Amino acid sequence: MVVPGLDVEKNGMTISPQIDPRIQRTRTVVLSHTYDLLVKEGFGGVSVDEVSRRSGVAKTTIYRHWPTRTRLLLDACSQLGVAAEFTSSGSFETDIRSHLLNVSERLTTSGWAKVLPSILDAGEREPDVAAVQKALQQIWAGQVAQIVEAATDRGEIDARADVKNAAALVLGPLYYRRWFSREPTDPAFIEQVAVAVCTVMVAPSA
Amino acid sequence: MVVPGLDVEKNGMTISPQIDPRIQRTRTVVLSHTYDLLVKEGFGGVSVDEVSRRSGVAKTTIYRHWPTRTRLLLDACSQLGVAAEFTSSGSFETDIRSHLLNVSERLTTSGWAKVLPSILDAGEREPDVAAVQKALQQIWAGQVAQIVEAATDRGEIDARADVKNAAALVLGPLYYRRWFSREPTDPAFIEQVAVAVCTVMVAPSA
DNA sequence: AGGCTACAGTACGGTACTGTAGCGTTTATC
DNA sequence: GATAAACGCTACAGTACCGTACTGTAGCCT
Repeated sequence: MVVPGLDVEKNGMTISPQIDPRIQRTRTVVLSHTYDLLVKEGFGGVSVDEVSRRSGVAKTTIYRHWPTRTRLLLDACSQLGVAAEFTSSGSFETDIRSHLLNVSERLTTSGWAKVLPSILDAGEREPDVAAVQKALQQIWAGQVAQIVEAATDRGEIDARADVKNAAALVLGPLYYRRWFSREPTDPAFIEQVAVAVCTVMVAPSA
Repeated sequence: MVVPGLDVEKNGMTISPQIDPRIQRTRTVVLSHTYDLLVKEGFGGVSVDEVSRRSGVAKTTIYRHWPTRTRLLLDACSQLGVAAEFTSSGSFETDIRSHLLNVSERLTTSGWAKVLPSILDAGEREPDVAAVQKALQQIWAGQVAQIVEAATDRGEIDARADVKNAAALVLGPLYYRRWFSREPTDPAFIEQVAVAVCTVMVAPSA
């Protein structure tokens, strides 16, 4: 978002003064309610009118901050990706297992799990949405990549294994369960996925 | 669909006379155009008005055949699942490989690949849609199950392997590539998925 | 031939949404 | 305290959609 009149030219250098608290408040309140509605109704179910009703912020004010409905939604979507800190346990297998559990739980609890199909859908037709989805996707795939990289540094990874496919092998089955077959993930399933991933990725040394 | 006045009570037994060709025509034409629009615009992008415009069938006529927009869409969705004939090659590994290739190609070419996210999205909120999605899902998972069953009969499958998870391991990575990471599937990727599935499922006999 | 049925066309009522215009009011900020 | 910016409110134009009522026409079936 570009807020005109915020950056001020002064003495030859642009300084950013304190943001007007009214602007600050409007932006956070509107984005927060947009996010809630997004989770509840999906990408196509969010209207500016409804956001205005729920947030108590006038529709005209919303349009003063975001030029169009889509831009507001994209802004709200950007807050979905939360990059978590990663520290390896020292074992690829352990890292994968814990990551599988981690993702599996977030798939059942977190809000974005409900929204994502609508984002995928919109991304099939609107390039802007596809771009945001791609950014989010890279965050999540990046977490898997971190695990693989750490293991590669330790020499755990099979040289023949294609690292770029790891994310698909790890996340694919989980996503499948959540959105396609709609079955809950039990520990036995997680275990089988972990075994499948490790047999493909880990070097057959010791 | 129930078409009132079609089944006739006669001599104590219900007979189904020839279907009025006008009805036949309307149903096929409307469903066909609904399907096209569905593929192009997604579940949420189909309006009865637009179907009427494209098909040349009056909107009132459409409402005579389908009581509501959703029912029309569900009817059109039901035509997505095409059960193919399956004959095993005699080897689990070969069957899996060819199925992976088969699905992978249909994911890039066929129409339903574009529609599915919108169906998933609608299914998150509307139970009717979720039911149709589940039916389609079971068809596709069933194809994997057939492969596993044939291999089980030949004693190829590891007794410890959980057969119910096979579909997730096979289809999950492919779906991930198509809808989440939007990367094309290359042969090397297919191969890696095949290896992962087989090492988990196949009995370590020979 | 005649009746019945499906159909086309038009016109609605009602709702919801996007985005804009104008005007008065509050509230930071200097 | 003054000024300018941000805000709320109402109203509006324009569009699109769902689902229905009504009138007249074309086509099927016996």
